[in-house]
Amino acid sequence: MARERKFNTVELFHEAKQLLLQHGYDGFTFSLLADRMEVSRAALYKYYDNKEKLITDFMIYEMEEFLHELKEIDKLEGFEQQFDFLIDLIFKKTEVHELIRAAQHVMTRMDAAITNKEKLEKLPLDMYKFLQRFILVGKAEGKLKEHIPDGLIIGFILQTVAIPNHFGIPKGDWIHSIKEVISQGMFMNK
Amino acid sequence: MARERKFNTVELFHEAKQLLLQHGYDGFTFSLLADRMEVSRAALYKYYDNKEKLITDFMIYEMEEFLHELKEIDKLEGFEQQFDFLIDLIFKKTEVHELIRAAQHVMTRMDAAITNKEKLEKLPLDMYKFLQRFILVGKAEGKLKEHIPDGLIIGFILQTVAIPNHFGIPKGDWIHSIKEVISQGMFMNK
DNA sequence: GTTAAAAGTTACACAGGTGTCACTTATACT
DNA sequence: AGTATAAGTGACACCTGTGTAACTTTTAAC
Repeated sequence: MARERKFNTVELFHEAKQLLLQHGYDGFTFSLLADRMEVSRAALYKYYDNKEKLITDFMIYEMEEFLHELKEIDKLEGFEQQFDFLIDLIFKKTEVHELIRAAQHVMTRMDAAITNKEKLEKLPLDMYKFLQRFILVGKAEGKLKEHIPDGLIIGFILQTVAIPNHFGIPKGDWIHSIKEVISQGMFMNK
Repeated sequence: MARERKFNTVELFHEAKQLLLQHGYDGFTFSLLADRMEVSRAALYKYYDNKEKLITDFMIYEMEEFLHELKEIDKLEGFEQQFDFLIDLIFKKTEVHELIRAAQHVMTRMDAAITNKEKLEKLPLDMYKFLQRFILVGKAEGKLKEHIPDGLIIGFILQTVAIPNHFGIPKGDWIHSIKEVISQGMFMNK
């Protein structure tokens, strides 16, 4: 009985992602998004009460997708394979981590009453918990050093994507070197 | 012949730093800063044409101070000592790196005509060049792996400060573990 | 005490984003 | 063809930050 929609959620999130990565949270506006979607600004308010709701909905969508892909790790046997898979996945989904970082920042100035707050707080924790199982396997198999805190191991791995490749080293070499440094360090063995 | 000033540059930069770290670039406003300084907003415009000028001036000031402290590294003998000094300095000046990251972001949407653009572009490069000498020493002494790109080594070290310590591991332990992972890796030696 | 000059203030116009509401338009079902 | 219903629009009032300009205040030097 209703008129045909001019856009769907997937398209909307796709454009929102571009804009967020380009302009950041504050630079992101409904006008900008509406222009991209070739739709009036007011139309967006039909679906999202405000910018916060739209962006948090989008972030949850992105993180859930990432978590879903991450769970494929269980299909692999042995720690080394899982380690490789994890690093590759992280580099395949570079933006997600920028978004997660941004999310943490958004949280701080977010109303406690906001619907999405709980979900948005829960997702990174889910990810951490899930990765902790992977760390556990690594330590149990005697592959990872027992005395390095789990939080640091996870943080270290996730953080590597953010290292700026100023000198434009080819992606393959770059990731390969990162894997070596994380696993064996940058010092020569004596 | 003139009236006494109500504030000086050092105070101003001190408050600006707080506000920047708390609210980020976009959240930072002249009103906020003026309130903190207990001075009218317009007074700030007497000294800085606009927000961009004020913030870039501040960033340059911070980075120059950091670079100055960094140069103390030359007074130390041997690679290991320099390595320790560097990590400790970075953790002593955590905020500077947040600022440098922010600076990169500011650059992207900055008018090419802005006075400070050149300086702000040059400083991180100076830092990289300076650190590259340190890497060179490490490689020459046979302490650092030759085949790991310099850019990655520097990036790795600088990036570690940004690893979120979600589980609140004591700072001393945290830094100690980071030094171990960077130098020897997180894998067990076979 | 007059005056020059910089410090500081108040008040303004402007720009851009926000959220809302009354309105129009398209479409599927009867 | 008529109509209910959701989709979409244009226009509005509001708020907040920006930058400027005309003004007042303080102070040191003459």
